[in-house]
Amino acid sequence: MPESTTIKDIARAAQVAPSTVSRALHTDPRISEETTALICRLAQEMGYTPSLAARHLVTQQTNTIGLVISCISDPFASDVAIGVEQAAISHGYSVLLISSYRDAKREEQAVQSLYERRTDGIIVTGSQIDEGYLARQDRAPQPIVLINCPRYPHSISSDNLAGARDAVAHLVQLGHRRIAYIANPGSHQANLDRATGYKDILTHHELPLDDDLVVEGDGTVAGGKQAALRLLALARPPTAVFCFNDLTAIGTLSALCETGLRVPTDCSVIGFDDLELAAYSCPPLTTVRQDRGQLGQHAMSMLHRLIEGCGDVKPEILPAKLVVRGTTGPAPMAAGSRKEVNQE
Amino acid sequence: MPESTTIKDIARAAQVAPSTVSRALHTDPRISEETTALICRLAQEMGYTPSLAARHLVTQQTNTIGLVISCISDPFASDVAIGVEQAAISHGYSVLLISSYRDAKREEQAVQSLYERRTDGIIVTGSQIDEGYLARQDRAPQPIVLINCPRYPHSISSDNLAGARDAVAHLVQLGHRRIAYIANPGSHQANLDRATGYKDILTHHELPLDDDLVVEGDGTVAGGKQAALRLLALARPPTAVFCFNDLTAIGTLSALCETGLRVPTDCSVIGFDDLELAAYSCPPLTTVRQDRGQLGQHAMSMLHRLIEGCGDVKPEILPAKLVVRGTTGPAPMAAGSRKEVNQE
DNA sequence: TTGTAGGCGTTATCAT
DNA sequence: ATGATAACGCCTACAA
Repeated sequence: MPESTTIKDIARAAQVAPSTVSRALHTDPRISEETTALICRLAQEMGYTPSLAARHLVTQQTNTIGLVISCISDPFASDVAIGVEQAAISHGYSVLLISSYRDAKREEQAVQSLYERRTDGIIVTGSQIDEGYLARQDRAPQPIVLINCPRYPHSISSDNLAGARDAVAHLVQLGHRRIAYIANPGSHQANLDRATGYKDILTHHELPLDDDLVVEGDGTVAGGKQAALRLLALARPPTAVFCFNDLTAIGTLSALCETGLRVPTDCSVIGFDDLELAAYSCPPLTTVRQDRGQLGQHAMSMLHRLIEGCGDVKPEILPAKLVVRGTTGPAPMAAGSRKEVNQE
Repeated sequence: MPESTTIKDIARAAQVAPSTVSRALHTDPRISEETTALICRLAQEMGYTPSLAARHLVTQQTNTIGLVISCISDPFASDVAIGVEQAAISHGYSVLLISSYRDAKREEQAVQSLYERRTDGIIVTGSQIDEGYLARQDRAPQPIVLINCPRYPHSISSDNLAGARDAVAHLVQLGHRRIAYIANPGSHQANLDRATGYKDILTHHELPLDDDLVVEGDGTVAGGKQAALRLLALARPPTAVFCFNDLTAIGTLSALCETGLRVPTDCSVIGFDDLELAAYSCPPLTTVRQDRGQLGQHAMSMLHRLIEGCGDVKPEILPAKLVVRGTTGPAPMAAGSRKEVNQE
């Protein structure tokens, strides 16, 4: 590969000093119109591309922030990333994206790599480390903002608790008494909160907490389907399923479809996220919307404040809103026992 | 933000020269065990993090490649990205990801930014510029690999033509005679090839090319649904729809569901991509699989060869394979007019 | 085994 | 209006 041209090359060609080239390229008013024009033309012709590394070395800033997401193919994460990027651009930053694949070690590596690149700040979503960042907070020069880790001082989260409560309350109001929950493994606050919301509402309505009705998915469609199939194999299957997220819910829909059960006639389903996809399932998915773009944007502007030195940031919680569509309906009449579920 | 510690700081603390620190940190065998140990310990304690920028400046390589994708939330692109990253890691590279949002200007900016970062090479998928990269190929130091732009010398593509042909042939064999195509706008080779494959098969079977049966989506679920609704509003609607991609197909399924049509009894649907989601629609989607991970991995290893200076790379084409699932079935008996098409 | 010195491409602070 | 020069953090001959 041919060497990149540098300001020195241009300087030589233009018969001026490198510093003059640097100034001209930054349209420094002190440089004469003509020299500036000449230099810009030469830069163009010679295919000059500034080296950010060299520039960064002297300016001590990269105008770049790092974003660590669980997995690029996770629709939740990617929507957050879009929000982050939008806000980043408007604040004059570029964003470096790295996937952690929900693996603590890879997450550490990702953050380390971002440190080495001297990004001005870092945003992490779907962290496996969470409050672990507290420890390195002081010695690390770059501020970190966490998404969905409300106990971290610099964080921005969805109101998972309220969202889950609303979802389950909606099912209770429809007359459901055997409501299952397909959970996500791990002890993320989001997982915890949604599970808590589920239990809260059941106990509030004095419904029994049946352990059989809480199963674990893995946040994917495949995992959701498997979990749902386990639920449907129960002696007394649920009449409604609250899912950790929309992907899980779509898997559940698939399981129901395969089992020959009608939605919502035989079984109601409710998700969490309100992915774009959610509106296009058959029937359209009832779910809890969290504005992922907002999550990302707020994270970015919090980070910006941190970078600028405004130290007075507090954890933020964004609302989550129930969106009722077609997958939730009245609880089926519990005929004598059960099992004549699929008429027709 | 506190200053980062440098090798000089460590050198001072360890009472040695900076170069010794540098060598110790790289576990240079020439440095004594004890000094190395001391220095590593100090580096640890002082929270030393090497500056990649400074290192890059002298080594002239970043061990980083740039990946420009259409949009991070596009499942096709993100799966390609995962493949790229896997291969990148195994070759010792990090990857910098930037979205172009299918906008030529943003794509230019993305590539420019990658140039400025001096990434060792660049991969672009969903390019709006395509062969335009030929022009800058010589003057740019970094090699570029394009995905799905088979006319570019350094490219790797799916066999869109064969895939589309197989899909439509499958429908013809099922007895369909009014087969619609929901296309993607723009003149990408992938779009062109799939449209050509569609027409090829129709003409090969002497079926009329009805302009009404070719409508444009936009590659999203929403766009697919709208396009499908237009198709269904036709005086003589199709009995089968071949969709540009799976997202479009899912939108089509939604449209069909909403219109009260049964799949595949009343109308068959076939997608392209075989996203993970495809297997979980109701019914599961018949589609054409292209291995997106492979696409990414091959792109990365081609780029690696280019970086290493092996100049003898040729465009590669990866196979696309029809996956028959539940959304395709025999053409419905056309009451009145034509029929008896489906033997078997 | 370790120290010295030069340079990577840029910007910034002095001069001129 | 422009030129010299130092410095950013690191690596790497070359010396010692």
